[in-house]
Formats: sequence, C-alpha cells, structure tokens
Amino acid sequence: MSIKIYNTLNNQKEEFVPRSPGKVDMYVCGPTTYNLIHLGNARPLIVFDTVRRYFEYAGYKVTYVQNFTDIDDKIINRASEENMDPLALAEKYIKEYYKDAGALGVRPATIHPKVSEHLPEIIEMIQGIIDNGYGYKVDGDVYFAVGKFGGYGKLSGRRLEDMQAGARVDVDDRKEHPMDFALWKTAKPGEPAWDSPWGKGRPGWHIECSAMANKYLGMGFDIHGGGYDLIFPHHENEIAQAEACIGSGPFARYWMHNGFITVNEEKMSKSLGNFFTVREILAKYDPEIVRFYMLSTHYRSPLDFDDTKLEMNKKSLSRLHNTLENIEALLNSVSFGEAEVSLGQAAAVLKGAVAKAEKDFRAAMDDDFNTSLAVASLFDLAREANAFGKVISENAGKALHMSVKEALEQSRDKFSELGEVLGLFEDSGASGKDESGLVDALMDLIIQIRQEARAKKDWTTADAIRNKLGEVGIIIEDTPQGVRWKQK
RNA sequence: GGCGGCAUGGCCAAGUGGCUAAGGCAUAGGACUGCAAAUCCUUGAUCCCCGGUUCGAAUCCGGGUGCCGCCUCCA
Repeated sequence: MSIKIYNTLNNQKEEFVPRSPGKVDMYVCGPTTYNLIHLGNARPLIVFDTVRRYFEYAGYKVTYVQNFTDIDDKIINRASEENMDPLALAEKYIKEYYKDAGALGVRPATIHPKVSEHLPEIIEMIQGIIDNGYGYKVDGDVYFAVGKFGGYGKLSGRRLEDMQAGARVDVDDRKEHPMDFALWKTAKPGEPAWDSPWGKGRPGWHIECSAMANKYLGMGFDIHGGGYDLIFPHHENEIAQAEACIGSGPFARYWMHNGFITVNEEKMSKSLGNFFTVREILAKYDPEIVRFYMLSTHYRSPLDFDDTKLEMNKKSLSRLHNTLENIEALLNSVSFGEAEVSLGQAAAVLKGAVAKAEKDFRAAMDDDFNTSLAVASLFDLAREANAFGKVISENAGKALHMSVKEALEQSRDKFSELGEVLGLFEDSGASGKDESGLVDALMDLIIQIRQEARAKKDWTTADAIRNKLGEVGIIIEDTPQGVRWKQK
C-alpha cells in the first residue's frame, strides 16, 4: 500500500514516491522565535510531527529538518523593546519552544538549523542568484528579480500580472518589479549585521529556508511543509531562490500545507483579542487533549478552537483512556490458565478487531494522513475491547483460557502502537500520581474504609466518601474488577 | 480586481458516483450497579438551494445563497 499526499504544487493527491527508496527527507518551516509559540504554530508542529511518525511507522527512515528563524525584524523590534540582544532573545524563546513543543508530544527534529548559524550558506546562495542573473543590488540591498524567473507562481497558481502589488503596501520604487523581494537588507545602526559582499546587513525573509533546506537535504528533496499562508509568498520565493541559484529543479517534490486555526470562528490575531499562546491553553487543558483535538480534523481543513470543542474532545479522549484502563484492570484481576471457560469465540472476535483496526488505521493514514479517520479506527477497537470486557465480567470468578489473555494483550498493545503514531497515550499509567506513593497509600486507606462501609450496607457513609472525594477531583468507580480511582 | 477553500443529524467530523452516509460529543430508552461511574445495546440526517449529466450523485457540471482564506509580516 502506498502513501498518497495532496501536493500543493499540482493541487491533487499523488502517490508518494521517495527520492531514495525507504527514506523520506522533509523540511518544515519553523517558528520565528520572538515570543512563546501560539496555537497557530502548534498545528503544523503537531501535523508534521504526526506525518513523520507515520512515515517511520511505515518503515521509512526520516530526516526531518525544522528551522528556527532567529534573525528577523520582529525579533529586532521585540529585543529593542525589552532592551535585550536580539540573538539572546531568540535563544531564550528557542528554549521555551522546546518546552511547549515537547509538552505537545512533538519530537525534536533530526536537525534544527538556525539562521544565525548559516550566514555563509545564505550569502553563497544570494551570490549564486546574482551570478545567474536573477538578483540585483540596489544601494546595500539585494533583490530577487521575479520577472526573470519563468516558474514564478507555479506553487501558488498565480500569475505576476494578476497580482495587485502595492494594493496595501507602498511599493519601493527602487525595485525593478513591484513583486521583487529582498534577499539581503542593509543594516541600520544598532541592528545585528553580518559582513557580506554587499556590505553589512542581514538576510531577507525567505532566503534562509532555501539555503538551509538545500544544505541539509539537497535539491529535489521529498516533502516541504508549512502553514497554508506560507504558500505565497514565502514558499513561492523559496522555490524561486533555490532553483534560480542551483539551476536544477525542483527544489522540493511534494508540498504540504496545513489549514488555519480560527478561534471562535475568527482568524486568530492580537487585534481581535483571540490570540492564545500554547502555554495559556496548556494551563487549562492537558496537552494530549490539544493534540487529539488537532488530529481530529484533517490537516488541510480549517480548525476552530474554542472551549466547548476542547471539552468535547476531552470527553472523547477519556473514552479511549477508559478503555485502556479497563483492559489493564481485566489483565490484573482475572486469572488465566487452562480453559475452564474458554470464551474462545469472543476472543477471536477481539483479535479480528485488532487486525481490522490496524488495517483501517493504515488505510486512513495512507490516504493523505487522514487522522480523523484513523482516530475512528481506535474507537472501533475500543468498542470491541469493551464489549469483550463485558463478556469477561459476566464470567467473573472463573479461570479463563490463555487466549482471552492474548486477546486482551493484543488489543492493549495495538492501542499503544497506533496511539504512538498519533502521539497519544504516551505518558499513560503514572500520570497524576505522586512519586512518593503517599497519595496511593492514602487512597488505599480511604477506599478500604469505604469498602467496609459498603460491606455493612452503610450507603450513607460510602456515598459521602465518594462525594467528598469528587469535590476534591477524585473519581471513585466500583467496577466488577474492584474499586478504581482517578483524578479529574 | 486576481487566486483558492468550505457548506454533511443538536454540536464536532469522515466520506468525492452505487450495498443500510464512518467515528466522536450531546440527547432519549434499556442492560449492568445498593446508587453511581465506567461499559455495552438501542435511538436520530430531504448531505445549503435550484437546474443538469447519469441506470444511479452528498459525491460530477451550471447557476444561486452564505461563510472563510491568500494576494502585506503571519503557521
């Protein structure tokens, strides 16, 4: 089964054929580190992390490159506001990035190149563009001449003559064409600057990705990803720069773009007051919920964020967690051996469901990473596993055949296996409990007291304990396999 | 002005020509439970409107309505 990818370059799903068999080389545009990452940054992180995980699951060796833009106007402005060195400010937020991304289950890329560490490569590429006749110098600035690059517009499907340059921003009349963009900008006093053949300055907005992708992956690498809004001009310009410099195209073979996040049906922006950092969201919601939510919609569709939907997804996710706990409890409480009661038929049904879940999951992910459908396969498995648990409960106290244990273990393992591809269920088990074991010990005590009350049919006491614990955020469940408790 | 996307049950969301339109949340009924919780079973869709193509359309074509994005830094 092959993987299909919706390629922005041709606006259609295409079979993915890697440049080198068994390997995937991908580049994803990373954040400009002038602030904590926001919700909008989080989506591509989670989406492309999941793409990467699935490729690895499917047996590919993935080289994943994600840059940090640590030289940029926004950084310079922010740094001067805070009276900080721009690079130190960028470094600070790179550290913060790792905290937030890590919390969301986003694995570090194979390589995280920074602009500040690639000035030689960037300058070399600009020089190459000039040498090939696609760049020109004006005062201390260098511009890319879009009119000379025949393929300009092929990614975004625009034609130069259709675009209303200057409609919203004044055109710099030193440019040969209004759409020309800066490759190199002269430094103003006090700004960070590097020596170049064109004087002291810094790179333009787009050149970094071309240069760094080219350095680490080379021309014709497999997948380039990023947010939908980057198609134009950022990615269009990346293509133009790389291909104008190196000559041999294509720059990247498959272009993937994630849809936008809105908040309360509006585009997230500071002026609308609906701008959220990942950290603000994580103060209210478990990161796994945020991740699950982002994957509950196809990556190319827009995704609206609000508390109601988060709450909804929280409940959905807990269903999956409950299932995992149910399976674990059965494995721990039921005795297995030579068949007194075999339940062979039911076990076979579950094993069949395990196989089907993986098959469905793969089919969904193969089809342009349809995580929404993939998640559905987990719910299908959950239903079967829980139904099996019900059958087991009906045979409480009896020794069950080993095939029952096998079926339970298979379903549990399949959950973790498929969940890991989506970055879910990874820290299940010890979450919410303290390391000293004090809480566990106290809970054992409380539960024991309550059980004694229940044994005496003292429901008033038993219910009071349960209600009071509920007020503190602890849920007590009396299951056929014994008493269970959990937080929240 | 140019380019592009979306409209599926109360809500979220798959599905892009063909068996009974996935899955989740919520609702209602039932089972289980001392009562709950968890779980299982059952429960609900004129697929935005009009017209067309077809044996057959949510799915293709035309028109309409509504919403959104990009064309400027933006994930």
